[in-house]
Amino acid sequence: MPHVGMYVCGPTVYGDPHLGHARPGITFDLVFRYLKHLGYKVRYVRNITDVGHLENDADSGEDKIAKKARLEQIEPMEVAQYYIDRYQKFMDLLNVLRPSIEPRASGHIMEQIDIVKEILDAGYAYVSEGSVYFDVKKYSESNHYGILSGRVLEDLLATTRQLDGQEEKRNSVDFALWKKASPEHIMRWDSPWSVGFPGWHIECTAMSTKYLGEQFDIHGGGMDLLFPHHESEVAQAMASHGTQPAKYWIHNNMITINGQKMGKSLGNFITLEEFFTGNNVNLEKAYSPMTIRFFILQAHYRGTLDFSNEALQAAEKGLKRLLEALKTLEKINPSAVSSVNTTEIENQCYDAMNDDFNSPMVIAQLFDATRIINSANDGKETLTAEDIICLKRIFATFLIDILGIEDEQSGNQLQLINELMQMILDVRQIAKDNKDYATSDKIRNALTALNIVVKDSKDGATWSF
RNA sequence: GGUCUCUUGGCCGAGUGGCUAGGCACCGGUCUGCAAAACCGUCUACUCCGGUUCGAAUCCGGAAGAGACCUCCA
Repeated sequence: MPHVGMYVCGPTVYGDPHLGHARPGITFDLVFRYLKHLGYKVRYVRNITDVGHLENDADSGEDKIAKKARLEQIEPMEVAQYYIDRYQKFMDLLNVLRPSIEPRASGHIMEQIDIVKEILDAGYAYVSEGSVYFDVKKYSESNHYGILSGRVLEDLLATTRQLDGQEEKRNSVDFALWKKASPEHIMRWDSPWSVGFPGWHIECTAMSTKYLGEQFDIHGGGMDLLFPHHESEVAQAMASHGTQPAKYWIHNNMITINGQKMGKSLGNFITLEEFFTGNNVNLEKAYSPMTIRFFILQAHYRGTLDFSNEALQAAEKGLKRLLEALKTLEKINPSAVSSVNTTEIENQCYDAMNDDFNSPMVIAQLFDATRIINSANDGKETLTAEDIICLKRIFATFLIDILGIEDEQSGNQLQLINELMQMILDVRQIAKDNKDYATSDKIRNALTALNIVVKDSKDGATWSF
């Protein structure tokens, strides 16, 4: 069985996961699921950054997690663990499969120090005041720093901002491989150069190399990580072992709100918990995890995706329609002749996935299948037994397995609710039989207030919510 | 300021030279005591100006607008 190694930059665990985190989570879950479906054995590594990110100048280079910890008077690892748990909880709710390995940066300090040593030995880094910096200018003499993001060194040197602490560096573009800890910095480790902490970019080089080797198949992450993070990973890999780290880079685009990137720094993000509870001024209502998942998959991962209540509600209704069709399919009796071409739909689904994981195209095919199913249920199309098997296979494979959609109404409570509802509807039917519409309407209105929809038909009433 | 990207119908969003996705909303129909829901159908767009071509949303040039990165960020 062919193997695939995939490394994706995971979250920095100093805040609650927001909609922005859902996108790479779901995007690379789609890749993971599809590659597995095709028969690849995938080792999917998604790191957790629990050390090393520097704050901006206002925080004097203090580690984000350490800062939060001092404010809250608890251990930094306690903060990290709290947000790791939160992250995993919400990814689970979004039906994002757990990666094969979820390494933490704090657990790989030795590996990071080793790579820094290698880069120093190769002559592409220098020690300054107990910190180690990557020498971008030296590296650029024999390599292209900017190969991934399309940058040119001269431009970078001309445009990089001047920040505090730059005087330790030979050039403003040089980035830290190891940082000496200031006295108040409580996350610290011993190293040959100082008691300190690793730079941001080195953790991914260390952990991807450890678990996937010097070169692996796919490296993923958000588009905002392209520069400088991934560019620097390339440089670190080239400087330490002379190879490009990844054969393919996949970057998911951003989610925007009012046309602007939804992000921590802009303060315009909505957390996943807020989506699920509806507890945010920008939300008209709560949205379920599957609505969020479907909303994200309805756009191609490379494009920006604009958040709005209208778009979320459109996704919610559309998804409901697909799931209803799946139930309708169970009720359809096969015909001798077929009036539709279901294998064509199946082929189109594979074509779409093979064309750079084009999930919106897959979804469009599923809606075509839905129209066929509903028409067949209406007697306007005919399906053979083979057609029905094929349609079931399409939904099971693409909607459930690959897009990772699950029917949220299939909980334990549902059985009880069903029985209660049946009783209520029986009572209402009696009232209707007696032409007591005041009573039947009272029941229906009360249910409507609970967001339960009653559907009257010739064969009696059904309900849904 | 530098580098890059984008601009599709009321909204969201595929599509990269001809065969004019899809969803939501609207509207029409079926169903119904009424209504809602559900289902079916309809609605034919590609920022603007030039150019290439038999033919352009799609390629080339220009303009306008928006965004991303250059600093932590998914």
